[in-house]
Amino acid sequence: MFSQTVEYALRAVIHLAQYAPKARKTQDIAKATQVPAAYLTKVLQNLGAHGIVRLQRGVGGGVSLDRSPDQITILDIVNAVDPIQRITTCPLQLSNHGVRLCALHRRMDNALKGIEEAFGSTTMAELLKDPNRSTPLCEESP
Amino acid sequence: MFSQTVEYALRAVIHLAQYAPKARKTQDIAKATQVPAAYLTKVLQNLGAHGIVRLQRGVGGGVSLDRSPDQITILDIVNAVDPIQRITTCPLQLSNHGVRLCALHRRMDNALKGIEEAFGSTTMAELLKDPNRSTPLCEESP
DNA sequence: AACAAACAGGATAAGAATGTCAACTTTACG
DNA sequence: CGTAAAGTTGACATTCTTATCCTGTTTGTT
Repeated sequence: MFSQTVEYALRAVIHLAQYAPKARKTQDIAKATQVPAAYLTKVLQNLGAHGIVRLQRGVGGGVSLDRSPDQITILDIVNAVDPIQRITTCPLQLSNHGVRLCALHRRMDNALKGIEEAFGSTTMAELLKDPNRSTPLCEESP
Repeated sequence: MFSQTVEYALRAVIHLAQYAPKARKTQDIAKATQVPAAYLTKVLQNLGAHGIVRLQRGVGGGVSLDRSPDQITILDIVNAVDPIQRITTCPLQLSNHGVRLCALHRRMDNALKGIEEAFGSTTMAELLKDPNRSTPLCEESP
């Protein structure tokens, strides 16, 4: 349902949020999040192009968040690497479906809207301080 | 977000619901729903294997619903062709995440749960008699 | 300036999803 | 029984996602 790429991107950003505002090397992120390092570089490029992370080359460089963890939602990350495509027009080319969706596609779009709302209302900061759960990505007990 | 295959399957079943309990030929379904005919046969096979539709060979055969339209939900169809995979265990192999998901994956799973609930509570019959919208797949005005 | 650390970017490949095709089997009916 | 209608099946083609690798460029340090 959610692509691998989305999963990887979320892991990477959460990891960075844990270290914010410090930078982390791609290799270290890859190890900590169990994401293939070579592929992670692509994902991070993408996140960089969308203003989620900042990429710094050279010695002492690395990847860091471009905003504070409470200014990055799950939706920001999802939309950066694999945007949620709301259904705004009829997927068939039916003339009278263009404006108002049929019952089916209205409900499908509603489900997408639900995801957008859920993901848009949760920030990285909230994920990290969630009291009832183990810390994302971490082995340590709660 | 939802695969092409899911979209095709939903179109096909809605079309069949409009004609239920009569059978329709695959070619006719393909034309009406604008789905590639050769691929639609695969999708219909799948729906047949999951007890959504009945496939009848030979002269006068075709495809028909295996249950009445009010006994088939969107979720039934989705789960037949491209099942919603709930997140029940930590995607990483973190020992202490197995039982209770971390905040991230709990929220992702919650989004999936929302979709399941929305899709599980809507039947084909309801889609067809939705008063405020144009009929699914049909050119005719409401 | 030289060097090494670290990201940048293109080529490439494996795998899954989507789509096509042709030969085969079942079935109704004259 | 023969024939045409209709689904069945397996092989193949195409496109997208995921993944790898190698070479280049930037940058801090000596």
